[in-house]
Amino acid sequence: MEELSSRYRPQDVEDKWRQHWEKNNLFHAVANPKKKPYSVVIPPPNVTGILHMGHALNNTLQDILIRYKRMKGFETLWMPGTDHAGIATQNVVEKQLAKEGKTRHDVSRKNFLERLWAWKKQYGDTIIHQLKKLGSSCDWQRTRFTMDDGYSKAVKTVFVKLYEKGLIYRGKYIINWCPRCHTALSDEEAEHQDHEGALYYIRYPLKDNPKETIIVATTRPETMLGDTAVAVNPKDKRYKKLIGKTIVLPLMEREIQIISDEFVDPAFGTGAVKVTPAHDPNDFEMGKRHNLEFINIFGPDAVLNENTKEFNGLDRFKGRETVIKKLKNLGLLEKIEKHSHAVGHCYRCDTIVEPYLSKQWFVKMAPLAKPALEVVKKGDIKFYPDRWTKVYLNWMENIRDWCISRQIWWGHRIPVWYCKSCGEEKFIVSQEEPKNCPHCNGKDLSQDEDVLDTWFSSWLWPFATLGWPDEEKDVKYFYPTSALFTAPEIIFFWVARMIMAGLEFQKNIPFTDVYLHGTVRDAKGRKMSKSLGNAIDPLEIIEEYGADALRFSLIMNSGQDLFISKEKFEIGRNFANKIWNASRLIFMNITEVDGKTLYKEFEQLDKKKLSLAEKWILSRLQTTIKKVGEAIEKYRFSEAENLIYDFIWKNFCDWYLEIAKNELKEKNAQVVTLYVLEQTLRMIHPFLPFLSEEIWQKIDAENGSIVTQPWPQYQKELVSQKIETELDQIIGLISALRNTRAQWRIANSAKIDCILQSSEEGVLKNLEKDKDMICALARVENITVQKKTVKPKEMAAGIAEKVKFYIPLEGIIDIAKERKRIDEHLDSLKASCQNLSERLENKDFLKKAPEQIVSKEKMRLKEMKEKIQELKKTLKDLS
RNA sequence: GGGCGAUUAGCUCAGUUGGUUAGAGCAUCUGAUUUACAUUCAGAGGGUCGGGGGUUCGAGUCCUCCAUUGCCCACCA
Repeated sequence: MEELSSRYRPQDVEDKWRQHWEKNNLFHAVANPKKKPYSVVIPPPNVTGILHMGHALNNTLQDILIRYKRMKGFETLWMPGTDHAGIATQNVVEKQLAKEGKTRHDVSRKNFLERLWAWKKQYGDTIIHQLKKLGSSCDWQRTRFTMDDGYSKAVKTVFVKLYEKGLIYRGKYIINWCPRCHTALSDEEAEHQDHEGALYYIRYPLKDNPKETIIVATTRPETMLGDTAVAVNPKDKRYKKLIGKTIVLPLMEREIQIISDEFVDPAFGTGAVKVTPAHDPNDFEMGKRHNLEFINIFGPDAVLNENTKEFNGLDRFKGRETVIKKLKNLGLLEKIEKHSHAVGHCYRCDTIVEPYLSKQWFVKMAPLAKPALEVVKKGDIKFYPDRWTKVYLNWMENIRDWCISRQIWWGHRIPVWYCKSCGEEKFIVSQEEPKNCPHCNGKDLSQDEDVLDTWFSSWLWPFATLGWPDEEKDVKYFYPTSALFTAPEIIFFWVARMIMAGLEFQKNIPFTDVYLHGTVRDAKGRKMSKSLGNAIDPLEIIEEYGADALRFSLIMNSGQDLFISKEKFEIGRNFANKIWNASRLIFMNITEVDGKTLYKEFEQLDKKKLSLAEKWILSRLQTTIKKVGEAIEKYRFSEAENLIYDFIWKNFCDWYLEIAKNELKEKNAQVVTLYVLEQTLRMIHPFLPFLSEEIWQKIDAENGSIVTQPWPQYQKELVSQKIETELDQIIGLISALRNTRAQWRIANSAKIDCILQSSEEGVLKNLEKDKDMICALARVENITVQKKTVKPKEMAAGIAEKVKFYIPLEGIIDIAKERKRIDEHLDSLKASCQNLSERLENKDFLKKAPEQIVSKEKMRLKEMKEKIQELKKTLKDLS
């Protein structure tokens, strides 16, 4: 076989295999009734996105399962695509415009959208290319975008259907308004952050007697300009007399009433609340209950408007300052207290959102939530880890209506038209643009200016990407999908809504499993972000260490949240190199067998005649295959990697290959070794796709790709606990010998001999058989195996499982030191022996513990006592 | 304010129905190279499992209180 470089160089191979896979269409899935489907939809990254560690983790997890299931024989579909990400993308292009000194209003809507599409065309595929570099085995020819023509049709269909069902309505309500993005946001899009703010206490004078005042407390004093009442609790004795009285609102000189409302908490602030129905959701409700006036004091950019007299034109924060200053001058500012409270921020630009009264479109959620609650309660959909179930249920049980209209241009235009002569109230909801008004037959129609929330398209992802509503074939076959992989932050935005949409429009759940992975953080625990400058670029890691190293390292030894520093990726790089070099060693020695004949040769081997090490590695391999498969199925990725790592590095390289090295001239050894390597490559392919393909191709270049090979089948008949124990005992002995050498500082080159003594015939027989192996691995020249006890003279001595060993060290050994060394070993043995015998003397233990445990412990005690006796004897003999 | 999680070696984490002397990787220390791999090998040190109390023959694992910490949700102005 060909010679390989002494280091694995991912840069040389990854592009090659990526192209090979794509060219041969290996990731393409088609509805195939003869096979079982396994499908996953990618959480569509934003078109603005570039690959970050969160994506790398998310897609690595998906790819592991996808590749595994594909090898397991499922018709496996991983549906890729991108999200138009309304506000986020619009912001990017607006920034570009800003550089030219323009706003979107300076160019027309049409021109602005053209720019956006151009931008999408130029940059929108960046993340797709980056996902490919990671090794993601998506069905790329199916790649979808949430603003594809077909996808638009799905969105319109859903809007119309929900409207016709009475689940979409339009109305004037308080919504979260981002004054920078100039749009409404849903409740989920307003992120609450704690703010160290202030509570301002303001005096409102009564009309009858201006010297008498009622004090209200507020965190947003500027909103007083829009106050249309003051409310107190009807039970509050302090204020009972004042209910119904009139106040002259300072600065505005507006007369407003003191009203009573149960909502008011007498214990908070002063127990009197200023009521601003147009700028606070509670006040809005109160306003409706008491028929108050709704005065809007802000324009769309949160600048005070003409309703605020002299304050007109001031920004909200400047307005706050000015209002406070003026109130202070009037002697109406009672006090300012520090007050920390949560303030909503726009999830796209982090601007503080303003509760804002405006006409928007909403989805009535309760009827959709009900079945979505049921399917999770019944267990039709499972969350991993399970604790997220509660989070989901809790949100669903308290669900609020969803504001879906956005005052931006990039997105799905709301499929609603207004007739100029009939007015806004008689709107037309339709998938197609209506030619004339159904009410008056008029032709002067205009479409609603707003677009839909991005998530109003994403929530259809699991079936809209499969061709719904036009094509049923793939929906029938691949829907419901199997698993969804995403971050917990997205449960409400996306996961919950997909479940609702799936149940509503497909009458079926969109997926059965939801796997929620953690957040990628830096070593200090901070979220990785560009602005913090602590982000590690996955592409840089791919460049330097390889995609496999990136993938493997991300998962290895990671908990729910991942703490990443650059060094972390060395583990994957080193591991890949280890596998590479093990393969090199094997290839350098293989002469009698090749990929074409391997399986046949292995079949024909007389397994009983194999060496201990060969039987051992075959048994270990099977155990590992079984456990890795189980771990993947249970989404225990880190565990699966640990199993793989231990098997390859410790079992296969450190022990098996070290033992087999000298015997690789024999055909049987070659067959076994190559077989284990080949099976191992298949086993690790989902985790290390490029490396496994590169090496596998060198074994079997004529058989296509490892991508479509079956994942190893667990073969129980190759497992033997007896064999595993036997070699494990030898390993124990060799380790003890090495340890002794190290303690006596005997150079590897120094020749030593060794006497192994045991009273058991079986053990002696095995030792005799495995003598050469022990010699080689413990670097011992000659081994004498004997039943007769030894009187050590100038010897180091010790005890391993059922075997005593002696190493003559004439002239080297210091008897006093050696006694001390053995003494220490003895002490630790005695300690655990003590512990054990106490337990076995406990009557309750003997009575209540299961028989199995008791007899096991008795065995152990017996063995330990024997060991102690032997060591004591050695110590006595030592002179 | 409510809910959820975490706390095990210097660091990152395993430890799945309670049952050997609590494991791994990294880091540290000691030593090794006529070659599969220094991205390596051998060996060593390092933990009263956050604290108190409890249940049990037996607790890292179950219960309870406390501490520290993280996350999510929430219309107390």
